[in-house]
Amino acid sequence: MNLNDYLYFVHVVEQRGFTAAGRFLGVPKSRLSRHVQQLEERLGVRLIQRTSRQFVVTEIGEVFYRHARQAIDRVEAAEAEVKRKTNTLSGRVRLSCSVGIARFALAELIADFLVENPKIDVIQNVTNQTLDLIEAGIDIALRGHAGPLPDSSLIQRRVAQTPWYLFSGPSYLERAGCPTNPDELRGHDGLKVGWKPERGQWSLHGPDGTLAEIPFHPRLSSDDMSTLKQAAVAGLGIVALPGYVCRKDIAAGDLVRVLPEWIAAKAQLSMLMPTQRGLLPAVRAFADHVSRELPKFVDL
Amino acid sequence: MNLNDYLYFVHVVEQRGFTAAGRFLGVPKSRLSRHVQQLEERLGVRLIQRTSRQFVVTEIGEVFYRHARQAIDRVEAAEAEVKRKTNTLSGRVRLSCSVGIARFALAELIADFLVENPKIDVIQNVTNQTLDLIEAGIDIALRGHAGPLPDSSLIQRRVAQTPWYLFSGPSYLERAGCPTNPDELRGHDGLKVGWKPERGQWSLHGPDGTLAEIPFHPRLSSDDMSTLKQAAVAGLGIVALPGYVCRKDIAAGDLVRVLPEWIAAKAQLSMLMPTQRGLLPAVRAFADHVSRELPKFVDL
DNA sequence: ACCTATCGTCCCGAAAACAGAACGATCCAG
DNA sequence: CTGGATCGTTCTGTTTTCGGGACGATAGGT
Repeated sequence: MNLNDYLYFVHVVEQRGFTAAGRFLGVPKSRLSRHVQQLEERLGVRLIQRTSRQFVVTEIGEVFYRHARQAIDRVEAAEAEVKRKTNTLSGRVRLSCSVGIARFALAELIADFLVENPKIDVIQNVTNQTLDLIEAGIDIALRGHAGPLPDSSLIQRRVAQTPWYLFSGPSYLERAGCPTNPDELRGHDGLKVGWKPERGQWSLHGPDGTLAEIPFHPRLSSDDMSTLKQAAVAGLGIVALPGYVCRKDIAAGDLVRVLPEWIAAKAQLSMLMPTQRGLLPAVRAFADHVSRELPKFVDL
Repeated sequence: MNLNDYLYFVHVVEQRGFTAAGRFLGVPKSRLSRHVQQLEERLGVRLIQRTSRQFVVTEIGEVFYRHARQAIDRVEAAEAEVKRKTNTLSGRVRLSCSVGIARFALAELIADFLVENPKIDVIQNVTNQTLDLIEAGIDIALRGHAGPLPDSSLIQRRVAQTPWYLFSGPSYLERAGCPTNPDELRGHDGLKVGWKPERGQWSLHGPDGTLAEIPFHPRLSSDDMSTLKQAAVAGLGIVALPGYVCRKDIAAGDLVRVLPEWIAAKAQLSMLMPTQRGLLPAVRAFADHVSRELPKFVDL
């Protein structure tokens, strides 16, 4: 079954001739002739009674034409629908990210995007687990990570550097003393990211490339950065967190940096997408928006 | 625009995979892969999110699928409609013939055919003019002729020999005398086929191949054989007519043959059809019926 | 009656689509 | 953890389709 026969037949009938249809479609008439011939041969029936000077659609040809025209109508509707959806900046963007990114980096940014693009809706899935983008139908995922990402079949775009720093509430430092070098961190109370029951350790990168590893006792372990931050504000100890998480608290004076010359981790934020080819404009617009705007929100 | 992409895409979606669709359609999966790829490329959008282990139709892919499925439905409806019409002995047969043939050769034959084929309708166009079969949408034309037919683009099938004979009403022969050889025809009153104002002439073929040409004065010229025959029955003269036209009158004794050994013209009846390939079964059935039955009606 | 314009079809070297195997990725069983 | 099974894609030689011109037929103008 060759469906192109339908397209050509319909236009040959409508233009009342092979030459006219060829001009209309921009294809050589020999192609039209061949396709109509093999359509007739396959159906075993004459659809157009034609000589070089006559052109009459047979009775059964008329019947077939009406069906074929409807089929072509549907095809054209399908094309138009896709074109409409891909040309206009509208549709849904499905987004996945962690709790911390959602709360401290993305929230305002998403609001801006929605204002700028009134016809685009955003569906956000917030989870700290890494999930299968394709299976879950996710258009864009934002993930923080220290090393390189393993996932190979996805498009990766690095969005921003998100270094981790040591933070503490002012009250804690007043009580326990403010360290001025890594060694003085020993014995301090710590708050640890991650729920696994392992001992804590700070790996600090110094200004001149030195690395200092300081073990600490975790008073609180949680994979919710917000909870850890709140504990730090309450003066319960020292915590290593991405800078952007604590930006507002630093500005408000609720937190202060401990050992400001030292970096607790060199991490980054990456954007993951299933494919880059055939990406809907809405998704592309959101990705561009994130790439452009997000770095502004992750500086301390 | 390649419509085959639609067919393949629809089945890939419905079978949830290229391999399954390939099995279903009986085509190699490489073909399906290529077609879906170029469909996506042409539309500029990803329709199926797929890896070797995953198969998820995108949102826009779903939309496109619904349209595409409807298009394929129409195509399948068109195929089924044609198949139904070509497999069953039904439909319309458009027939063209002369007045004489309609009245003296076909009438009974058409009735038989309609009884035998209850689902076939016959549309008869009776005219003594030769018309354009294709332009008029005629399926079958029956024409009497003496020489070869000129029309080249039509299928010709010789159906029967229809020799012309000389006839006269018994009353005329009693009054004017019955000729026993062509020479004795001279001076007899004649009735002439054709309305052109030309002098009449009988061209008689003898039993041993001799040819005798006898001029006559046409008391009546008409292109309606029925009128001429009636005039002959009324004893107005001698007329040359196809044998089948006078069959019943001979049997009834209303006419008698003049010079029974001599033939007034060697004519034949031919069937003309626009094409033989892609002929509807109904038309083919009628053609066969005519070929089989008509010779029985043209013998004297 | 001839000439020209135009029609659909046919022909043939060029180009595209094809089939089938190989491939890399992935999942599952043991 | 490993070997086999299965998925979609890619590669390569072969088959099919294509494009443009030639061709025969025909209608209308001259």
